[in-house]
Amino acid sequence: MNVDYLEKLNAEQRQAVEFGITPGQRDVIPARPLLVIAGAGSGKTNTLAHRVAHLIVNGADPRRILLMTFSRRAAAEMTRRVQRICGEAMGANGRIMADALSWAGTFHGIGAQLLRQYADQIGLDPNFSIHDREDSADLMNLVRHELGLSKTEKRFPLKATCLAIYSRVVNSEAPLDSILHKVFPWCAEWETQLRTLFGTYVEAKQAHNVLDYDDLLLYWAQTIEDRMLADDIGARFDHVLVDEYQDTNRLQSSILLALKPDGRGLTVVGDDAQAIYSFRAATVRNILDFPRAFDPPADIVTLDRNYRSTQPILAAANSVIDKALERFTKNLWTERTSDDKPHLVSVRDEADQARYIVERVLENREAGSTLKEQAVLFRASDHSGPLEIELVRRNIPFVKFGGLKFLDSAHVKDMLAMLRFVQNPRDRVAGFRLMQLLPGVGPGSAQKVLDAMSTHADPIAALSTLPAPPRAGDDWSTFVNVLQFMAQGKTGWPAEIGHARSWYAPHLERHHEDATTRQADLLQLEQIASGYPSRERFLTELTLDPPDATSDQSGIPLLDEDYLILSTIHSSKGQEWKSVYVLNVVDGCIPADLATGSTDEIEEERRLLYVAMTRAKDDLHLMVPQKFFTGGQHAQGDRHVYASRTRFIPPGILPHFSSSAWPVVAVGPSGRPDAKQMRVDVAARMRGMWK
DNA sequence: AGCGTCGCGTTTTTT
DNA sequence: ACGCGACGCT
Repeated sequence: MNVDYLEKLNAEQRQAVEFGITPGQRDVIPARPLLVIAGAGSGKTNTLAHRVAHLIVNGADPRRILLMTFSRRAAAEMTRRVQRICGEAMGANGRIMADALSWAGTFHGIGAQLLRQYADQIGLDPNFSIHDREDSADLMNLVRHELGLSKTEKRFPLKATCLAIYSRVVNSEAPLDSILHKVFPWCAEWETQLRTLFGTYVEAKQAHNVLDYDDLLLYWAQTIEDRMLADDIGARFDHVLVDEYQDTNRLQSSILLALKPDGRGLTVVGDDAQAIYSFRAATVRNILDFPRAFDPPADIVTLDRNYRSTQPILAAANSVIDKALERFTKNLWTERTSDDKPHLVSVRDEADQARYIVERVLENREAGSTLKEQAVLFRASDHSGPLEIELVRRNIPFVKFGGLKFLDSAHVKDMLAMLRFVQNPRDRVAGFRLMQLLPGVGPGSAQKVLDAMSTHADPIAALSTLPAPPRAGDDWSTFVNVLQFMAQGKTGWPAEIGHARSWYAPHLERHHEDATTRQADLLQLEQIASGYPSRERFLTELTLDPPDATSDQSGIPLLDEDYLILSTIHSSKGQEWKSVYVLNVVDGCIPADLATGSTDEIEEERRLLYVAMTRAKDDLHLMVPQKFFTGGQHAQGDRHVYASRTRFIPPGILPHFSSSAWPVVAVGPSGRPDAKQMRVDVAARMRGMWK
């Protein structure tokens, strides 16, 4: 056995990797739980991957290891590394062992997998479909209408808000009224109606045989409240490891503790300074209270040596997080010296901000670093608008993470609804959406058909015997034929998508001006689909792991292409780049205007800035535009605010930054500013004359 | 019942 | 810019 891989770790990492594992003793389950506090860039992923590999090398059965991460991407990365390490240590055998690491994924993904297996035992139809947020909101809306809540005197909360409240209650395991008062005070007056709405929503989901994201956790949690099932599921896994524990919520920690009540074989990893998901009901209490949830309490290993950033970048990041009101992790340190402090760049407006970044990016590329080694981070996905324009103009390819997704576009959702409806004809949201694509079919007749269908054991077969909507004409029988053809599975997967697409084509033409570009998206979807073994797998995996990037070209660019990364700070978690630019480091943006209600919210915004700063390896630029458009809402009329540097960088910590203004005003021979540099927005002034 | 048009209001971040 | 509901016409 070759355990050289341990030599590359530092003392603390090694302690975390070897905890509870005695060399020479095969397949031992560590008796005590372990908490690893791992600061940004401290080799957290690597350490966790090594621990998993070390378990396998020491005889643990990989099929009995449960590894839960924050995203599917993180799970894939972790699995890849475990395979590499096992391969090094055990040769081909190691790779085979690591391949058997089948329980690696997100809480939601693992939940879905388990629920399909245990469906029969908990009275669930294993063919259930999973609704993404949009679908869930649509169902919420349907119920909202049914209950007459759409025509109240004063406006009732919108579907998305209703769903957000519901989700928050479920995930935080808190009562509705306290969530309303703390998080959604402007909806508090609707408590009674909301309670009714949520009750009906739950009944609807069950009648339609669908689960939403929250249900994947909730059903799992409920399942293991049964002692027998809990023991059964718990006994499947000898080792349970959880990454990014600071961003889990109450419901997730309940699941974890029910799974391993005594903490045997349990490892969690996280960093309270990087908790940024409280809007999803994540609570930093999970990580803080973890040690004392067990008797004797869990051991703690702290990783505070940073291998990512230069010392000046860390010093600046530490100075930002030092001002946090409450904090448990120590400051990070590094041996990577540099004379280059992070840049705090003051620019006139967002257009200049974009120009500055493009110039630096191109400069870096000239100097030999690729576009992929550079990233632009921002608070909200629409903040990158002006930059995207500049990038397209200068012909710089980019890929954007976060924000609007491929799957959110109407035509893609239509196609998916078709597949979903065939898979699960009780999925009313899918059916409702589909039928209304046909001319002459609106909400009324769609409802009627769906009602009639729901009384039949085989709803799709029954369609040909049911009365057609009065004004649908031939389109109706075509629709029914395609549905039945697909449901009988004669064409098989993935060929059936072709059928669905040719059925859909004329409707696409009718509904959208830009049908040609949308057709291209559908071909892309077909491409993606052909990579999955079955319709069911395709639908499940796509909802649980939507392609999270969009680019200026349609579709995701080829892997060998070079492109700049644009990402929300949230989506940048766990990643690193050589150069990082952070947009709009101004009050009103970080912290966001909407997030300054409570100190907790403000503290989270501070951590958000900290996360953004600690993504950078060599080179960090924080952009401070003087004028910042409060875009989106009041897009027409150029309403803007005169912004000031974020409150998280008060004067006291300015020495950690190198401050500058851009563009540098060139001084002509007369000693007066060069006229060319005096850019006056004449157009804005002319418009201003009439305001 | 379906569908087009008008006017109003809009709490980021995501599995 | 968009989603949503109201309203009025076919």
